[in-house]
Amino acid sequence: MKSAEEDAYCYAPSLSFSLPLDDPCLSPEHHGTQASRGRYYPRPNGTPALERPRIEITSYGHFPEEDAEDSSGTGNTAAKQVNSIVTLTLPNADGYRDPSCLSPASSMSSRSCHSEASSHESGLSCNYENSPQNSPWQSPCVSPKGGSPRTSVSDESWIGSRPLSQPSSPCGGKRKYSFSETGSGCLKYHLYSPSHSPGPSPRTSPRLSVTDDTWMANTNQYTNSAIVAAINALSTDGVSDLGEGVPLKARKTCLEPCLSINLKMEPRGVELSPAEFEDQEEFGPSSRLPFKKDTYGRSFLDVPQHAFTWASSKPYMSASLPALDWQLPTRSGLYSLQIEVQPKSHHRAHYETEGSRGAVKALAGNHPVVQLHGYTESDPLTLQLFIGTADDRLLRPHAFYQVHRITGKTVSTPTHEVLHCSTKVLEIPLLPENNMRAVIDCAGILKLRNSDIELRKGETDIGRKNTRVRMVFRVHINQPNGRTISLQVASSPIECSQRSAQELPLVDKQSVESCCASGGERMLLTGHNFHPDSRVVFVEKAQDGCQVWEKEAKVDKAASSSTSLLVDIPPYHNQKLSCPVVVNFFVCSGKHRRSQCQHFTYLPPNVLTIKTEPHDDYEVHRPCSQNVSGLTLPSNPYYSPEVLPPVVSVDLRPNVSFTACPQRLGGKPSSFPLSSSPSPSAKLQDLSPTHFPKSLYNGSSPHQMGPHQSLVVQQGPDAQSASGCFQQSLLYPPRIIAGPAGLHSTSPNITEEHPFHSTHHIAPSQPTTEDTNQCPQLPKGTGKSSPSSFSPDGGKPSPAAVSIKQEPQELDQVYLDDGKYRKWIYSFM
DNA sequence: TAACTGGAACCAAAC
DNA sequence: TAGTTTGGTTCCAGT
Repeated sequence: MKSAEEDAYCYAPSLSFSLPLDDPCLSPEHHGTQASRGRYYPRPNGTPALERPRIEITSYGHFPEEDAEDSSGTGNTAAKQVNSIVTLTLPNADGYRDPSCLSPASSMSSRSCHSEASSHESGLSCNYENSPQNSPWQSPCVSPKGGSPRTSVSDESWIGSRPLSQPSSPCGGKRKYSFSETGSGCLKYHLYSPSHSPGPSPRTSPRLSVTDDTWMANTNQYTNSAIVAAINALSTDGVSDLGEGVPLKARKTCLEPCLSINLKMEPRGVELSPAEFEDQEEFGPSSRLPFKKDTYGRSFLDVPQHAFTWASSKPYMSASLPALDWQLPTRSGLYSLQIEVQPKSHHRAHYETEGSRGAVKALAGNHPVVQLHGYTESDPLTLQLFIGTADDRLLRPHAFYQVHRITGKTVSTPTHEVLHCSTKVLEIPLLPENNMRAVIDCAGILKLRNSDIELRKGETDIGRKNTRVRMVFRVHINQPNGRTISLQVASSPIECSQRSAQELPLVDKQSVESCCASGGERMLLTGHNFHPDSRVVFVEKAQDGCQVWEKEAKVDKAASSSTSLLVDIPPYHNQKLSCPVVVNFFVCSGKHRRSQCQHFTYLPPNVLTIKTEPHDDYEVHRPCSQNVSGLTLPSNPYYSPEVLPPVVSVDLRPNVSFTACPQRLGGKPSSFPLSSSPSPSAKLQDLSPTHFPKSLYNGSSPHQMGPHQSLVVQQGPDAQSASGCFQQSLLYPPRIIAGPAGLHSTSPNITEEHPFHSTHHIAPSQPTTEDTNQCPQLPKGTGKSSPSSFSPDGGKPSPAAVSIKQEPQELDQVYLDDGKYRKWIYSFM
């Protein structure tokens, strides 16, 4: 017998909503979690809830295939079996923030417009069902059937439509900007703004800014976000139980309507008008044109020279996908998305005024390879690729870089290029005959001019020195029950600047991640741009960012080269450590050329640490998508924070279950029952030893953790004020309070596969005495355990208390200081 | 010929 | 404020 919760997952809700629109400019403090403050969730502070827009979610027990275009929501729903109707009260209008009210200190202030767009897009992309008819944006902000405004916008015109300057190349550059171009690059996109003209305005960028005039549209977007989150609660195989929380994406960060634009249409391609498209659908699959009608944007065209036809992919539509700045897990259940071959650490991006600089390559001269493991179906899937950030913040689309589709004889991989909000997304087939493996020889990187992006309304990121990116891969796996599992993996960072790539030393690997405080071990650094006079400097910073310790490591020049440095690890200044301390080190070549900071952990005697920090920040920025000390997350990539139980129980034995925590912003801790039981669907099935990072177990079996250790993460006591998971983490650093039976953390983030991502930004609100006195300089993340650190008795940790150490740090400092990473160390005391 | 690649000139911002 | 440094952008030339 299915539980009510399970039932909820299987329902495809249709939504209708209304909004009071009397207060377009909203106070920032309401931004965020209030999305979850529906009628079911009174404000924690007791503030009486005002009249709020409501979402009525009608769940149906089946998924009508082809009534997607019933955007009015009034179509044939009457004929459907209505299982339940839930009314969700949206946050009051003041829960929404007009861009004019943006606060630089807000969680989104540092986000790029891309991010905003993508966040916004989440409001348009979270119908998590196969059936597009359930798309939330069918409602108010979406044109009725057949009336979806589609505008032809070329790739170039999109670029050109960016708000400001056009290329001023004396010779006009190699690319021309034509706002009206609709030639072969003719694009179609959906405008969700009801006020938008379907025709492309010369200055109408897909990255539209919100003004008072456009607030209505944004209100709808916001509503979409809320709806989306609600749908997530119903449609993912996550924990979404309306009884536990209203799944609302409580953060509105997009300033413009989300657009899904298909780019780079092939010459032979066929475009359908929305009506035509629907007509096609009405004739059923057999009538479908050989493009992936039901995929991203629903009107992609296949690359002609390849046998693969996009129509063969399992259907999903862009509108049903999570926003690009959503943090998704790398694995879920049996599925695991992995980068088999990482891209090179350097790839010079090309400007629009330049010709392509080719595809991103791997170190050996080949190309990156991505593979989906655990997928045994015969249906092809679509791998999505976009360019993401590589800094210390949440992984999100990079504002200054876009993926560039490479075509030509040398490219073996067929691709689609689509525009998801303002972010180009490359779609690559994952074919069972290729073992769900894709060679990424089709993706270059385009650099957008800083001035163009920075001057864009709402943009807060700066481009200068913001030249590192990651390739972000996503795959969406439809389940037989109608759910979709989405996985994401990000590559190692790629330096895209010519100058930096040529000049700055870069550390690719370090042979040793930690050692005892006395130092003395030798560490081999491999990378690039090392010089004979390169120095390796270990530094430690205090909580206020002030450097409190610096020690230059001795470099064995005889054993070093331009790509490697052999150094003696200097002793830590305090030989009486009681807990691991993570410091930074960097390679310094010359006066100003420093590498990114790397992390190194000094260990006290007899302290067992668990890896919490990957080598490079790219893993750090696999937000909520990676391993948490080797623990995999449940197959709930679309958890909405509000509906996720804060309690995660992790049994470190293989094949144990475990529930996830919110991965999205906007979590509402108060709505989390502290001891809610995990959803059956949230069970983690695979925790086999191979899924534990070697640094955690150092090749040993996870059983070394003990036969039955568990990790329980509990919600912080009063994190309501935080605007989401992310901000919650700022307020409530995780604390693991564990006994022999397991680990216990007060942070919900630990429940994520990659919890440290957000915890990196934590400011300690509840420092323990130990934290403050014993370890004022809490570990900064890396914390890759050395073998010796794991267990003094042969790998079996003593059943002692486990604590997570964390360094208090100002958020903005975290943002501003390169090389800052999350600061978690699990130590077995 | 087009795509790709490496280098460098030029310029502006930052220092 | 002027000089220097640094980094972004554009252009050129070779493969």
